[in-house]
Amino acid sequence: MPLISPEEYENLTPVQAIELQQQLRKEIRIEPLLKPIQTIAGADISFNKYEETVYAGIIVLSFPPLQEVAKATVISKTSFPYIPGLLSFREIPSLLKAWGQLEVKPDLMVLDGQGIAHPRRMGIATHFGLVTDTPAMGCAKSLLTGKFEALPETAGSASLIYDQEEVIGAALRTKNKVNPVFISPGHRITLEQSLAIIKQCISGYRIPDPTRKAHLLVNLVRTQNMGDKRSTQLDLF
DNA sequence: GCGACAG
DNA sequence: ATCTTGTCGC
Repeated sequence: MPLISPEEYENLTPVQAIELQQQLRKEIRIEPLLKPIQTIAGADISFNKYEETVYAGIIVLSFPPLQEVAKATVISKTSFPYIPGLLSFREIPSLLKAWGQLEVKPDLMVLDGQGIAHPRRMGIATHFGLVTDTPAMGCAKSLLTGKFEALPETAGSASLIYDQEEVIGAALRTKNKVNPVFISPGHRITLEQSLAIIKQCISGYRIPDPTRKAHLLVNLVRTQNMGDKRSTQLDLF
């Protein structure tokens, strides 16, 4: 609904960003997926510390096979700093550019961060799902807000994340004796469906395939780009 | 006032 | 998030 151009996100102040989150919050729809998904995508950002250049990427996989079917990467700039609770304002602009270049739009997006497991229920997955009107869920490596009961050490076990009395997500052990990942629905999907689907995306690593492949993709683009710059600079001498 | 705090 | 080598454990 909020048709804001990628550039406009950059100029928001933290206070304005929070106001936008409170406005967007009214549009969140945590409801069942309408149909079984055939494709699932991972999205991530990579960057060098202290630099404004960000490398964003989205990779679409077939589901359940998890074979790559499409991908898009973009190199852009960000001036919005990382502020806990406002991550989406830093990462969404570049992700939207990659989204626009995607030849195949996925049935479900998996973002590296929270969905509704957020102080204002507006994690990056929820925000992205809303602005693209696409089912989206969050898969984070650490918790932003909420509490959960300790869960068994065995892979597959999960424990609900609560904010007071409200269930906002689940901690999921994807591998034996390894820290859990934090799953939460973002938009147009339920927590139960998010969990069921992400469990089918685990292939031996802590991080589920969509997010893991997206992370590898953007890191590759970043390091390759670093190598290019270095060689062109050296060529000047 | 103090602690917590996605990437 | 990124910078980094080896190292402890399944």
